[in-house]
Amino acid sequence: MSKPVLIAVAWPYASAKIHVGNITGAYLPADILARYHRLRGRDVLMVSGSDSHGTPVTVRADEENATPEEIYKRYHAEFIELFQKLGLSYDIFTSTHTSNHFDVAEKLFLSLKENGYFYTETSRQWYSPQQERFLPDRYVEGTCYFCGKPGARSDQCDNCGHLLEAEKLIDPKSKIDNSTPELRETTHFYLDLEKLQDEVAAFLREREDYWRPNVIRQSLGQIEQEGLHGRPITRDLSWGVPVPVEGWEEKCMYVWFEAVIGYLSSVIEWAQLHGDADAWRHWWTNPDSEALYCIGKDNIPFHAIIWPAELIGVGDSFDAKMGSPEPKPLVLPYDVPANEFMNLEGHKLSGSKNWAVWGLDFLERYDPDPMRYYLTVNMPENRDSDWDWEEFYQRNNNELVATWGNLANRVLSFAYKNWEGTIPDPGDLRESDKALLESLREGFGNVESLLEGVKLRAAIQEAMRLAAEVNKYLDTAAPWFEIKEDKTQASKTIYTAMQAIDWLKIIFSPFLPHTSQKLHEFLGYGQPLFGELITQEIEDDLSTHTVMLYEPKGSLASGGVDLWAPERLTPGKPFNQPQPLFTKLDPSIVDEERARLGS
RNA sequence: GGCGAAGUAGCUCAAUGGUAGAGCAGUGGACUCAUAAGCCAUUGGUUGGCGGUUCAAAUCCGCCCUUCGCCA
Repeated sequence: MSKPVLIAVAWPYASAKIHVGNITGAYLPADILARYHRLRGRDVLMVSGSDSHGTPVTVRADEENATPEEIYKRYHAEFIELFQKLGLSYDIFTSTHTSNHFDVAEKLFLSLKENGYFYTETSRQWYSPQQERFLPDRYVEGTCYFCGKPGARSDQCDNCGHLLEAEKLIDPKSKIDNSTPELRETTHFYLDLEKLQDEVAAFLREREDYWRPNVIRQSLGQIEQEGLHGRPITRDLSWGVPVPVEGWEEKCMYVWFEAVIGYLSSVIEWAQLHGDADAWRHWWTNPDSEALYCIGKDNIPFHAIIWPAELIGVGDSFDAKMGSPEPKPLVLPYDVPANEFMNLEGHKLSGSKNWAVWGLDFLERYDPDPMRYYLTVNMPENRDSDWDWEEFYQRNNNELVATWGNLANRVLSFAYKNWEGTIPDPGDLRESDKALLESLREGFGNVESLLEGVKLRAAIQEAMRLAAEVNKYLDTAAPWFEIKEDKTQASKTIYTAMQAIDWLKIIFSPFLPHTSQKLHEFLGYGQPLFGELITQEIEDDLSTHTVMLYEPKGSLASGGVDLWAPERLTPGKPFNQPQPLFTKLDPSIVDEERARLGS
């Protein structure tokens, strides 16, 4: 077995559409890393799913007079459609609303409880006597006790920005039926983070030298400055995972506690679906396993502090509950390469103001790889970045089409025309040919170390630089002159250039899988580079749900072989008539797209 | 208010004590295999501001300004 790599991806809330900010923040970097590690022959598992529970889903359900389950399923289906079209190769994309997840969440909850990391506390919260239920903060509105404005939510006033203590709100009303709620006492479980603080701090310090500064400084800074405090992990809600304690059946686990458990439950579900129920341990209890968590910066505290704290607190108890005779602790995150946010045309993204580029809407008009390219070169790795339609248009035409697409097309067209569709036999290569191939060999190493360091922007720029180098080589060698005087010289040049684009195809493939596959086929290869994404309906005790699965069978990147290497192109082999890899965009799209915003 | 991240060429970003660089845009040129793409050359910077440490500062220190996030 090869090195296990777990790519754990943020779970989208099943109550909102996915936009480019979500994609570039977490889902796309995860896919690039997953595909890269697959090419290296590693045992990659990229997992995520819909975060199906929680208040945002119930709020939307109430607004639309639907059940939470209907809401979650609608968004879940849209997520899967988008991910398939964009080529986000989740080994499993499932949901938190499955009996497997309920079971895993219960075991994890009970492990922490038995290990003594919970305590209970009683507080007063708004209760609706009419509806006979407690109301989440965002269901209660009233007058702000700071600025006197009505319409403030009970947890925060949008007018003056103050965070509010719910029970001080003046003249509170339920948003559902405008009735007056009353304060009632309620008891909840709390995760005792103070008890886990020293171990979490030690966990962070071990990773201090290679984590991104924004992630490590913020997390360690919080512990060193303020310390950790207990947080409630249950709520008075009916839509979620019920608390597995006698007398607590009416309450659910708080989503921030429960959703992250999906990283574990999804691997267990994957293992069951692949007929080897114990296989989850390869990623979760194996000390060699490397777990990367791809998330946006809004999620940093949950993944750098709280989830590690849950895992530390669980220890080997979870594995024991799963029936292991020699229980082992769960693997802690190796890295949490959180991205910052992406803005749009200089302003913050906003779903309600339609200030967003929606994933599925974009793919109605454009191909997936141009989006992947622009989102990678512009990924908010170190600071917030900006989606600008003018820049998207420029980069598509000047970089993707002009540098890389045109290179592939000019080489293959010339070769196809002059060598009747077979790869020319170069005989002995000249020094200049060897020099080009040597610098591409170095390129594999350069892109490799950038990808291993999760520097995706720099990695794709290096790939582009290599493409430009091949363009330079072609202009210097000028095969269109050579062929008029001595075709054997031209065959050396064209063979070398074809060899170069065959390698660039591999280097670009984690970033631009669709067009790399196209080029792969033009070059006459039969076996595809990567596997495909399929869906399956699963029925369990709780409900039915759709899972999206990555099926690697039959693809090159599935045999445990390291493909990240310069393989020799076979002279004399037939190849196919090429077509342009990318489409040049008309400048009018800039104004058209800008006109769609904010309406 | 506390903490964190960021401020470098028109734009996007490199460069963590040793002559400030790249890509795009701009300008000039030779070529034509290619989606008029590609190639060569070239213009462009008081590194947000002020002060300090140092033989030497974009880089280290202090204060201030601006943007973003987390927490209170």
